[in-house]
Amino acid sequence: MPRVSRAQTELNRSAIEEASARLFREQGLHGVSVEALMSAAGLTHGGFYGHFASKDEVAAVACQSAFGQSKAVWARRIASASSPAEARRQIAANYLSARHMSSWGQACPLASLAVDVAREPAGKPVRAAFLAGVKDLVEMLSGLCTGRTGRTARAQALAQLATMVGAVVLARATQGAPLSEEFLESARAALLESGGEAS
Amino acid sequence: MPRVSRAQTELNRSAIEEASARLFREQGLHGVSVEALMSAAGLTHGGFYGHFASKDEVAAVACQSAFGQSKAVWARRIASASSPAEARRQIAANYLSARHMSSWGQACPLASLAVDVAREPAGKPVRAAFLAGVKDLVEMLSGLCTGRTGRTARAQALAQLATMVGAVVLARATQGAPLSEEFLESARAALLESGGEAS
DNA sequence: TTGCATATATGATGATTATCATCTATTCTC
DNA sequence: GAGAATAGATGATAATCATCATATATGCAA
Repeated sequence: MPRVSRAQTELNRSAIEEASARLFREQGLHGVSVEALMSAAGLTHGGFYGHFASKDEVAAVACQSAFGQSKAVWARRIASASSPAEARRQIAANYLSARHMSSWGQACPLASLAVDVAREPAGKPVRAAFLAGVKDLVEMLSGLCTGRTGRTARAQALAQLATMVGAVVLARATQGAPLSEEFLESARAALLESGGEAS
Repeated sequence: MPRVSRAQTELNRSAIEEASARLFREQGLHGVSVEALMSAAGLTHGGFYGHFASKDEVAAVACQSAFGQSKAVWARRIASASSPAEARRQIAANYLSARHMSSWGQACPLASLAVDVAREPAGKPVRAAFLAGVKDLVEMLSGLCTGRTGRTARAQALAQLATMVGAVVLARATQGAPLSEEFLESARAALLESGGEAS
């Protein structure tokens, strides 16, 4: 079987990257084996180390890739919205939707990976990738905030992000119970109704 | 060595329970081995199955125990506060403190275990334990909320909980960067200043 | 077309894991 | 105090894991 064309090699690497970005979000950084990553990419486990130096490295790449997807989604919403305030509302509404909550593999890495990343020791490459991703999303959201209630736009964005992430995390942990949808609904109420400037 | 007095057996079980409640929060449900639990409790791995039927079962017990600790802390704050609003402020201020954020093992299980629990399949006992714990904390917090901004007290409590959990989770994931403290600070601003009724 | 470089597959390694069986010494019960 | 029940230690099991060494067959350069 082996030796594949240059183009195919590149495709294979992308497939590993995409599978990792999905599986790590779904099952956690320690819930997926190298074997599982490769098999999800349609390959056998041995070739892995031709593409990445370690599991830690692919975790960082996958994290970056996941943030890239989220940033693209946000950018599309911002571009198509009629105003910054409207874009902010649409981002929040989507984030707090049942669909986003239950779609782990494509969802925001903040809600899927933050706790896993937080448990990783300081030097691990995935931490740097995660930090860069958070910063980008914070920047994007800050640009949409007005800071009406006496807070800065950035502080408002950070608090809104916290509310969104917390609501999704709690809704997922209680999925199956009515409480799950209540978390999403209450966060929507806090962020979308009543002016939208709250937290 | 073996055979230990009844009283000591009970102490041993408690020690396993306490070690589990701490270690699962620190390292995640899949980050701790039975061997590690037992050794943290000062025992060897073999005796484990005399106390618990499975690792899943001890996870549920540990979860319950962790929520018990948190409920006790909240109850103490409520009892000593001068008013419900003041109790709510104190709970939020403590939750969003750097100390609580960086103390995994004693901290609120919502911020430590929610994502791990959410990834567990529906039938696992730890999910039921977690759900019961969330409900209790939601009840406690709802009783302190006023629902001023047109929302119900319960909705206000749910949104506040989401903000607190999200802020701690994000602060932990970015620990070491200035952004970490910014998350806590912004959430404090949203929940404590500006009237406190926000989200 | 020839031959080499190399991407992937196969397989091995040693570590770690959850769980269980058995052994033993001591504590309870009578 | 004697015997039985049992808590916990020792050790085994089979599974899973990350990582690496080697084999192989094919793409690519000449």
